[in-house]
Amino acid sequence: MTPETLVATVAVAAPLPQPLSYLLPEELQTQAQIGMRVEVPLGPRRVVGYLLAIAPGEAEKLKPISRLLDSEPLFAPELVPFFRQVAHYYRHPPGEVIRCALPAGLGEKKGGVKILREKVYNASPGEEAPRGERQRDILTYLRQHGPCRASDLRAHFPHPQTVLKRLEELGLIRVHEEERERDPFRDLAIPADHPVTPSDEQEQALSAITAALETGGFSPFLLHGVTGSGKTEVYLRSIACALAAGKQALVLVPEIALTPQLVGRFRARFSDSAIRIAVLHSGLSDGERYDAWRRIARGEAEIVIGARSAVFAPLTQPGIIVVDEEHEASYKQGEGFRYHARDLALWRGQLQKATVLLGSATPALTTYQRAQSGQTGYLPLHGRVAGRPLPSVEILDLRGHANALLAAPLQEALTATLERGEQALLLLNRRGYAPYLLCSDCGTTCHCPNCEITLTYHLKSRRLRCHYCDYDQRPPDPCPGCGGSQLMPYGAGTERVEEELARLYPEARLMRMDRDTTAGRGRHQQMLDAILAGEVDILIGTQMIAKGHDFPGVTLVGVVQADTTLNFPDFRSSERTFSLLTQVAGRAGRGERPGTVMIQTYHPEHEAILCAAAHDYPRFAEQELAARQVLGYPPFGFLVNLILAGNDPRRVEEGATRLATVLMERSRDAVEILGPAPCPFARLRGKSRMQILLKASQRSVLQRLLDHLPELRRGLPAGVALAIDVDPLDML
DNA sequence: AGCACGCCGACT
DNA sequence: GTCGGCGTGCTC
Repeated sequence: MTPETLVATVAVAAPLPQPLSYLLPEELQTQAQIGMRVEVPLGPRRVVGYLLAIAPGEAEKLKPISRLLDSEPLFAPELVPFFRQVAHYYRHPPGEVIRCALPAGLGEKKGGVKILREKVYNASPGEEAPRGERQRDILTYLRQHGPCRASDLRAHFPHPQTVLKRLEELGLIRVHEEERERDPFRDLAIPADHPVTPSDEQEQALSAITAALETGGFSPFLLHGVTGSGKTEVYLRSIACALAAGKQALVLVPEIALTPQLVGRFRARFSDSAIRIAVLHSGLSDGERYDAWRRIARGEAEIVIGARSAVFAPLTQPGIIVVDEEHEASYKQGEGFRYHARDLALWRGQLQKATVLLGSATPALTTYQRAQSGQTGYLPLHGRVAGRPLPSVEILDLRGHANALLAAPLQEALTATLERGEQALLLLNRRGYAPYLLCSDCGTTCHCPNCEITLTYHLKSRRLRCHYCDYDQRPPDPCPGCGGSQLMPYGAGTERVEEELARLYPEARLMRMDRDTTAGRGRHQQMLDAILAGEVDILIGTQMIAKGHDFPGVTLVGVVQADTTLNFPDFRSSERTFSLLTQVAGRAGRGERPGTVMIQTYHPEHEAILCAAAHDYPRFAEQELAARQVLGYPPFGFLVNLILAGNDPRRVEEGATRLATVLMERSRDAVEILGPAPCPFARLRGKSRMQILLKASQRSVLQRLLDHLPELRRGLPAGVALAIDVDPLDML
């Protein structure tokens, strides 16, 4: 008998809707394993593919696999059905799905891993002083601090390269290169572990979770507790329980760079046992991430902590999957393969029979609804630890105040806070100086040529920038509309608030924290450290200051403009506003002293603002869910957004109209088809964009309609691309 | 996504 | 007469 013919199912890294079949040549049969990368012929070229299955079969007309690219699998066979299900649900090519899931940098066949090196500067012995002021400053700094990396010096001195070069020529400093540290947590001292005695509510939550872990099936829980209610302690104890049963743990966090404290607590709790923690984060180099991935795949890590894409981490037996801050929008990938890591965590838990623990102070309404209906276990934590009271919240109606940037009561509160030597935190969810320039003579505003968005004025750089495509120009002078000189900044961003604070409180130490000031490795952590060390009196920042940090010295929180997130053209704007306000309010009074929150708004009657001010999640949820039910929005209905984009607006519109018509015929009223309409950002990065929103009360109905899409896609005009967003979070 | 196959303008 | 424009269609 001839040796059996083996056929391999391969997901190729190309946008094909289905995996392809290849012949598995005899000489590869002993080596080949599911989960390995392979090189396969595809038309006239050779591409990377992922081995999903090997089975005996008819090999007629099949091309053979060229070669194996791995000596051991990158994922276990158990993950294959997960990948396939996910690819089908999101209507994304399986090869692309797996490419997104695997650590970056594998796709191309580049050779070795680049090792980044960085210069390290050290003062030469001696007391000699150079003549230049900048030279003297840097040298003094180096003498005081010892060896410093280039990035460290750049953080303290603007553009130090030329000065450093001169100092080196003078022989006053020595330079050598070191491999660049890529793990921001590696240097962090492991903090002391403080296992607190669980409160009654924590005990109840834990007994429900441990019971589920013992039973061993899929069981989802929502751990609903305000900031400071001790969710992390529940995570830690639940994980310990899963590990004790010989299983592993997967922990998802919204943004790993913002959570060193959480990682620290995990290290503190598990460092003295034989538990190995792997952290998957964007700060790792391709090589390091690949190594971490392989370690996990080999079963050499018990706990994996990572952001969105870590939901695909190749753990073989996850007993518990924790999704911290499960409501965070960053769990949803906004481009390309638009998956939601929290939803995938639930699926993965289902497939691998794990307990899934979703934690939040302000759960997504979809999650909360599932908990209310009993599909998900509900574990509330009401109180803050140590009985600290929630801050009192005051709503300031901006319509009655002359200074709309900082109304009088907020100014008074800031003064009082500064006098007491305490810290204040101001939130404004808009960076830059002013969101637009407007000519007061002719009404001209400055728009991005690619996106039809007003350009934001940045004071520091004196540039106009588009926050969507990074287009950048000098402010026009004179006004392009009338040739006059009246183009003035309107509206307020964080830079303007900073300027106003400097004017009002010249003695106060200010810090601004937004994407513009935290760019660069380690800047973020340095700023947090400065705040914790009490080196800052007033912190002004965008939403990044609202997330996850514990600032014990902050007793006053001010929201400069609660309306910025409220006016988004999106059914979730209310939910997002409530979440953000609740989160930022939670920053006040986390230390010994009680906190105060002031919310400035033009909508003082808005339910999201009132409920956030009253710390009343259930009331907000009840109102908002009722409104969603009327309109058939999630969780009472399901959405798919179809986005058509192309250079030619007429073709995009024509394609959208035709597509909507055909969808209407195919759906026969089971699916509501809204649009086509221009996307809220009708032009983005030079592309014209239209959307068609599909709405149905059943997921299955929508999915059946989506089955027609490959065929309908072929009918689109040339130059029009169709992107599919299943369960969209926003519709921009 | 690539890459070839396929039918129409300005060049040695 | 060809070289090449990028529209459209397929890749086991």
